[in-house]
Amino acid sequence: MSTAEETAGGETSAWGEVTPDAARRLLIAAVEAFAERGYHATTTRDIAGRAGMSPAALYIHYKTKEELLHRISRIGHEKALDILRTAARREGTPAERLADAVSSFVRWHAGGRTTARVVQYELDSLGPDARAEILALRRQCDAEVRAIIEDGVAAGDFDVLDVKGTTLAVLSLCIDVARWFNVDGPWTPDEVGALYADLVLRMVGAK
Amino acid sequence: MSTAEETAGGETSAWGEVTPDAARRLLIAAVEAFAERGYHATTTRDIAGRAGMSPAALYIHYKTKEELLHRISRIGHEKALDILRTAARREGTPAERLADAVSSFVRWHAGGRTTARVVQYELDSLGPDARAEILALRRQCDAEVRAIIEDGVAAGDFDVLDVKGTTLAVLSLCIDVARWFNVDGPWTPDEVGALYADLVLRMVGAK
DNA sequence: CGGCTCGCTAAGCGCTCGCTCAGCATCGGC
DNA sequence: GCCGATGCTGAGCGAGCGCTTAGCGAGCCG
Repeated sequence: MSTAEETAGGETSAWGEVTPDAARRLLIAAVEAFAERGYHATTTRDIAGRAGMSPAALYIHYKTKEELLHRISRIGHEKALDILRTAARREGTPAERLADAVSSFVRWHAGGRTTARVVQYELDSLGPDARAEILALRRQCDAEVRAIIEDGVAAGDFDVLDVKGTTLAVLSLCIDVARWFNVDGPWTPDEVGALYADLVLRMVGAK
Repeated sequence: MSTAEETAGGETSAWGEVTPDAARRLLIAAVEAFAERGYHATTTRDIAGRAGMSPAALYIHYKTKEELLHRISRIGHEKALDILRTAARREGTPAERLADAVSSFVRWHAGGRTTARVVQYELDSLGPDARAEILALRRQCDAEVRAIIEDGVAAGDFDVLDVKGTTLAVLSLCIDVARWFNVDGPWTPDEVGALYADLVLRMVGAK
């Protein structure tokens, strides 16, 4: 748990579904290592060492190093999709729902930067089958955001030239937070979330 | 040259400063390989093979594999800085200069996606000294964009809540193009450049 | 034409990688 | 109190890594 604090920010519970305990410790260690050095630069000895185990212990819970990345990526994308879906389907005007989606999505990328980095930037390290599965989740994320923007356009609340392109730009803006956000920097995740919600409302021409 | 077309898009000449010819071929091969598989997943045998040489030939022109990445990163960042500086210092209103900066910066990231990917996403694979040198170039890129936005605010043309944060978001939006842009996708680099210039003018509340 | 330089190759060194396997400690069921 | 299942370790395998070195052939200079 103590090693998980840095990693998961306020979202340690996100890994609660991973059992048994040793498998969860290995997974959290892998998230930290992948985020710090990248998937290919991380060794199985490093992961096992961070989890306080011998290198061989990893292979009791996971078939390969890639399976670890796959599990991390799927759980992370499901969490991201859940965040967007919750915001998209709540009550409120399209502008309120879009602002909610962006600010909570950004808070997740900033606060859980370690996890988000792995989830968003190590996709190409997966094999073809696993990558295809994850890409399907990404398309669902895209669909949720696009639905809000389309609602806003249909209601006359938004003024958008290219719905598809704008949707992509909004998601792109949020995702890139995981690349540059620094815990020791001048902003809290909440502040970045609020700033970005304002910027996105401007991008869609919210009235 | 034929191998360079895919890589550099319309910017093959960007590597013209690298001599002799064998060193340039190795560097272009490295850009392609790093962009496809990432720095750590690329082997020196792969780079040499793409350049039509034996693995040992690499070490006649470069001391280490990391020196290749360092050279690629420095040349790429200098080119990116040049693009932003040219747009920032031309004649015109702040809105015109910002639109020019964003559209040309985005065109570079989309058209030269292979190069841009390496330049923007493999920074952490450099050692501390090389990374520090590159980060200095990045801060200069940031300063150029911020100067345009500050000009617009001072002139009363822009309406911005947080200049520093908005500058970061604008650059972040442009840089992330290198991650998602697909040459076979629905947009040309010019189209993305135009769309993004419009979105950024909305973000700064251009009148 | 002989000899030197320069760009390159074939071979391989030392190392670390992902992963395996035989064996040991622990513990619940009977 | 014994027994098999479970979770883990220590040792190490084969492969592939970054990089080195000895030597070879082409080209220029005298």
